[in-house]
Amino acid sequence: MLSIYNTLTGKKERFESLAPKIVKMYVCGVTVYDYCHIGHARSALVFDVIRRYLEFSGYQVEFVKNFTDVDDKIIKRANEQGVSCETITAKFIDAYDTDMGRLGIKRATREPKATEHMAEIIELVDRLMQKGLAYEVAGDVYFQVDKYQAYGRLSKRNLEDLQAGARVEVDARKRYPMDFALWKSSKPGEPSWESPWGPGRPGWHIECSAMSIKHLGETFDIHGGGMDLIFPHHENEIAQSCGATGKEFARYWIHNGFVQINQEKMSKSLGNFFTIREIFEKSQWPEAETGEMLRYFLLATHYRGPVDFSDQALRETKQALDGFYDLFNRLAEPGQGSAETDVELHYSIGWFEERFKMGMDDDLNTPSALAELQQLKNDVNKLLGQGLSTEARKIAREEFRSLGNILGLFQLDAWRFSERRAMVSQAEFEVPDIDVQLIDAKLVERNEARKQKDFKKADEIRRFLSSHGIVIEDKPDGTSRWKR
RNA sequence: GGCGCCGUACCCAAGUGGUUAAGGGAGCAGUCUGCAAAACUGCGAUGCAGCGGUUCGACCCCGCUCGGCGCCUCCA
Repeated sequence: MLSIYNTLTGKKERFESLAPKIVKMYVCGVTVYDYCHIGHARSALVFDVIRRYLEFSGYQVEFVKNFTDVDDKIIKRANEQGVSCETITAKFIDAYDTDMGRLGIKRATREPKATEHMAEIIELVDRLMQKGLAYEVAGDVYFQVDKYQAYGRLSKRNLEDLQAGARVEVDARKRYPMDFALWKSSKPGEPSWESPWGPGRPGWHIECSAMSIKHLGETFDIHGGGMDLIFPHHENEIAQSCGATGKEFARYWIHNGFVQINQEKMSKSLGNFFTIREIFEKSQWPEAETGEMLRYFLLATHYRGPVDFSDQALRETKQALDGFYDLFNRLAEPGQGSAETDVELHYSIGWFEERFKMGMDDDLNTPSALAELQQLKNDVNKLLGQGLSTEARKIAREEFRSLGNILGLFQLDAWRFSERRAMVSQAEFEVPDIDVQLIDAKLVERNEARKQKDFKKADEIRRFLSSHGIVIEDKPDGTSRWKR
């Protein structure tokens, strides 16, 4: 039974879906005017894991993640580059799909775009006008916050506090300083749509209300995004949505913490952010391995806390993952077992699953779940030392694959290992392209030499393979396995 | 000014009002090995920023102090 921290109530709550066995969740995607950074990756990943875990727990998940493709920043970017907004948005939606795909983020069941929901947006604004919660000034429409009683409920602030801390000049046309735009009249050259208030475009928050209501209904289960969206974005969404429908909007509000660099939030002004593609490009590891490293790294910290990104952290993550794939390699080899080890394996797996779920159920404690995975790895390693049958090995590997899948880990059949204590100097190291047949032939040759006690030759061969990035591990039976 | 977060071993990071404070990385010692690698075993916080308080008992609750950070403007 999943418990999850609800920003709305400030407490961990037992999760209960509105409809049995169906979860409807909406997550704020991105405004598509630039490449995504690791912060976006974390957010996408957290909700990807929530979705996977809910599915694992037997729910059908209707998962909507939007693209905001009409916005000031997009217009600005388009003008800077002298291209249309569509050029910009198409480019970065495509980039989003590529980047998130490399991280193994599953596609949402629906990925709506704001520009494709103008009718719904206008209708929603109109409803707010008719209810007297919004007003028009020269083609702009504002939501009047003091007409909505519960304003500030999500972010735990009141209008007075907000006003006192306002750092921005108040638009004189607003009736109340905190009023926010639902509809903006368009200036020449800007994208615009016909509306009862003249040609214009939607304000920032209204598109999420319109799209979530359209695709999930007026009341749904989960709404999520980064912590920075709590105010004003989600606060405003609640005001608009509840104001228009008179019903409860989302029931559980989930927010992930930031990715930081040296204890500070990543931001463009500090210039301390990393884009996802930058990390993949700079990585010395293949794409699949890099993606899994990033996932593991991000999931090794609880989703609500801050996580500090660094090269060192990523290196440590690689070492941790190597341990799993090392085990998987050995599990892929045939072996002899006993009734006792088979039984112990089942016992260990059973215990593990319980602990794993316990962690995940406790507000998605992925660090704890990973620790349990590590524990299982240790158990299986010990059993392997005692002897495990081929069948038992398959079962063990499958366990890692199936539960790992909830975190999007351990799905790979091949894995590039870190270089261990190098047998050769950097200068001797050659491009690690050597074909498998040659490796196997060299291993046979080497083991023949070992049998003859010609260790000089054996070491030469190892040295040769090592220079091609191949690491040899000798098995007790006189044969060897290798890995890159 | 308002709201809020963080401070656990060399590094990362869970966790609990009371048995041995998870796990990973690094390190050291050992087993195994021709040598390695991998794996396994052992070592490693007498303490959970500091000081008070509540309590039979606190790292975990409360208060204060110190240090770091976030939001209140666009932001995952």
